[in-house]
Amino acid sequence: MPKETFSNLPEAKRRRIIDAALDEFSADSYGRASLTRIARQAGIAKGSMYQYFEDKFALYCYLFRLAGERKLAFISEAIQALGPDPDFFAILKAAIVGGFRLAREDPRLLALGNRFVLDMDPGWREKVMAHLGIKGESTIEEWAREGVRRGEIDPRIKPSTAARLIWAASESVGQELAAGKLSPDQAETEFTELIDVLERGLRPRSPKKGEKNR
Amino acid sequence: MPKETFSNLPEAKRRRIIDAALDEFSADSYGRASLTRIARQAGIAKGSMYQYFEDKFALYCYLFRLAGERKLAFISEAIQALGPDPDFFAILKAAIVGGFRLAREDPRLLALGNRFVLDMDPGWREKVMAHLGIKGESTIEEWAREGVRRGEIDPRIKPSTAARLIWAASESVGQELAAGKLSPDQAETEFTELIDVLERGLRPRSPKKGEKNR
Amino acid sequence: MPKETFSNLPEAKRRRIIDAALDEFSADSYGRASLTRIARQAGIAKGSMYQYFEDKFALYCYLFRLAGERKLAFISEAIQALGPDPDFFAILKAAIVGGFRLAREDPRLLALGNRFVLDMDPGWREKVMAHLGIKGESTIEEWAREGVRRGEIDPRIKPSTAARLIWAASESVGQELAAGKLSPDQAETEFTELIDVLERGLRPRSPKKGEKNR
Amino acid sequence: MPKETFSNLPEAKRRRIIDAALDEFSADSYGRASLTRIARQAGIAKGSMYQYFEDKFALYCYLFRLAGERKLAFISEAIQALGPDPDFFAILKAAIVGGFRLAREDPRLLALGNRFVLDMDPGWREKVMAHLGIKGESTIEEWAREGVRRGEIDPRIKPSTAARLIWAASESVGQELAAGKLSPDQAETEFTELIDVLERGLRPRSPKKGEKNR
DNA sequence: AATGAATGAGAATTCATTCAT
DNA sequence: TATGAATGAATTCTCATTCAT
Repeated sequence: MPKETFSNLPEAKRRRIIDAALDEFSADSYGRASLTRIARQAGIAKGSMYQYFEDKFALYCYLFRLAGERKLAFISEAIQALGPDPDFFAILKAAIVGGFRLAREDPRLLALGNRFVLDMDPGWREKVMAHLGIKGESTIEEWAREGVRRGEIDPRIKPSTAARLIWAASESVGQELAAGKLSPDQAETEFTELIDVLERGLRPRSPKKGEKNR
Repeated sequence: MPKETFSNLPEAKRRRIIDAALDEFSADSYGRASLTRIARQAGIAKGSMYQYFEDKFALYCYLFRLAGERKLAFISEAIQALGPDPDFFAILKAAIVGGFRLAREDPRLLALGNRFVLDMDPGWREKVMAHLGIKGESTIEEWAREGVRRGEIDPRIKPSTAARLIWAASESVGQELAAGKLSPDQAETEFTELIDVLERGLRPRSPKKGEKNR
Repeated sequence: MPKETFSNLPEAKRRRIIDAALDEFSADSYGRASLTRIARQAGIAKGSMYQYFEDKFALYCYLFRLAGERKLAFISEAIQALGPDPDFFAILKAAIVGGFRLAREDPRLLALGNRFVLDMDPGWREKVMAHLGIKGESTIEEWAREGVRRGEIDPRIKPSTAARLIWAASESVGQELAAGKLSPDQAETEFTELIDVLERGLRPRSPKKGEKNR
Repeated sequence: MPKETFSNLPEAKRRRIIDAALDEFSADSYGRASLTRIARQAGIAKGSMYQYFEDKFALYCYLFRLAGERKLAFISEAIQALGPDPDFFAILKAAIVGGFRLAREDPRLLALGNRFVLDMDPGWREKVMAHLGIKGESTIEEWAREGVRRGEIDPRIKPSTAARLIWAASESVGQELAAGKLSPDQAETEFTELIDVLERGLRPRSPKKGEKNR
């Protein structure tokens, strides 16, 4: 999404721009974020921004993808760290709680993601998602499908239902984390409690001797 | 919240204004909604808006309260229709699914409420909430506390945890309903599936003969 | 300047209007004073103002004349109270200090007069003055001419010069009185000191035997 | 006070803007002066004004300081031209009459200063004065104190009284000069007559042998 | 490639005045 | 005569974007 010129920029300058933009976009809604302020804070000419990015929107998308990539990195790392053949709920906890750790690296990245859900034109949201090929709930749904197959989730529950619940729970805590109402540690605890309840709801009932469901 | 002038307006005109404002505020964030556009669409002079409402904020509050009242009406009705002494989960389903019915009357009313939850200007939400004296998640938490007392919810689960889960699930479906991605019927079905899982997770395990939980 | 309708108004209502208008015009510049606010505070319909006065300007003129008349009354009274055949400086002190007493009756009247000098379009000022046939410096000039004739003022000094000095001194103190920086008593003291110096400057030098000035 | 952009402007354009602004601010009160009008008259885009100045207030301050600096230059020059060790009244005449010469350069500069003295929004004057670090009457008072010390002013007269009289006289003539009712030459003559009278009032009575004052 | 000045549309809001009832 | 709703022009200020250098 950035133009080639941006890639050719000296690292330091590129960093300054990203930093300034992160500050601005994470602090205020997309609509109220101001390119003027970003340029000023980054110490470059306002006009130069248009040398690097098509327009405000393109800059935003770039940051958003950046945030996504970092988050994904955290999540992947957390999942890698699991033992072999982890069960569905273990993956989940690892992934989401791992994602929360992004807040420790740079809260603005998390905030950016949350702002996105929040104040983007409903239409734009999809435009961006499409534009970036982003996952989210759907990944969880895949995991859930796998979980059912392995007997870790009650087969009568649709994977999409499981995914929605988990996603919603994660968003709920994530919002408060990004808003600073919860510390990363608190968020982790909070989410664990949620997932425990969900686990009770999603796991098949003890398949003890010859039990028939329903 | 509106000035007296607004109440004295001929029904048709008032309707036009409310309609235009709903269109604007439900389609876009508060920040980007434009009084100018609203006035134009309603076919009245820009200045007249200020005869009816103190300012942009007052207009927004009026609509928001409107939406809240209608939603509450639906919810109340749904709860009234329950038999005597309904259990926690019955109340929940009734209330939330009842609330979804607002979308049948006017999807924009629902959308307005959802936008609100989304808009997260620091302190802004509180400002509106305060201005209107409104509840939300906290009501569910009270219900949950009562549910625990009655033995309908596992006592080891914090009411706030239960409330958060339910609220998150409801928001998740509500968002899609408001966005028109789900029909009211689909939303109802969808939410029922979610709540069923949650119920399994929240209810105490059958306290039948000498069973031990976990 | 007011329309007939205004004169026909019940005393109480008329009073309310004058009061509200005085509040507004004395508190803020003519430009920023708002008919809307005046009408609201007086408890009458905004449109009614136009039944009583041609427009904002006419209302202002009416108040201004009112203030002038009250001030004149104080001045006249003060002059009447002088013994017979008073000397020029006695008249002056009486008149101006008398004028200051207006502040005791209603500071807003004094403030109105001062605002007038202050923020009226240069052009308007004369328009109003003409419109009302007002005196001021010119009256003092007449007194000064008389003072010269009687030998109370050095004949080499032009009456206009004397008048300008006195007027300027009076305005200087009057401004601060109206602004509330000086109490009526302080203003009186302050002005007395000024006039004493002026007296020394204006009176003929002691006409002792055969003296030649300069 | 202006932004850098303004300084970088081609002289001609800068001149056009200053000119337009001077016209506007010298002709009308700060409140009624309109940036829109200024921009239009200067032939630049409305938005450009904000490239040059923070806001309306900053523009005003800039002009005001300009006027002040020019005036000070004239005054200084006039004072320099005095012989060594000039007496109080010589300084005064030089200073004030010197200040009047500003009107020859640009009457609007003088008018601007006078408008300022007139505008009396509560606290507004202080705001500007503070913003610019400016003196005024107080300088004269200092001179007067010095004059007393040197025996050029009757010690029974308070310096503040002397200052007020002189300031008032100067303002009186200055106003008419700025309004164009007096030519610079007339103003000079006029003020000289005033100051002569004041001198007679302020100077100690000839301290010749055994004389008794009053 | 970089600059930064210029632009003009658009935002919220205010207000004197008119006019139909 | 009294009302008060309606109007529209005016206000200050912001911003993304363009363009000449």
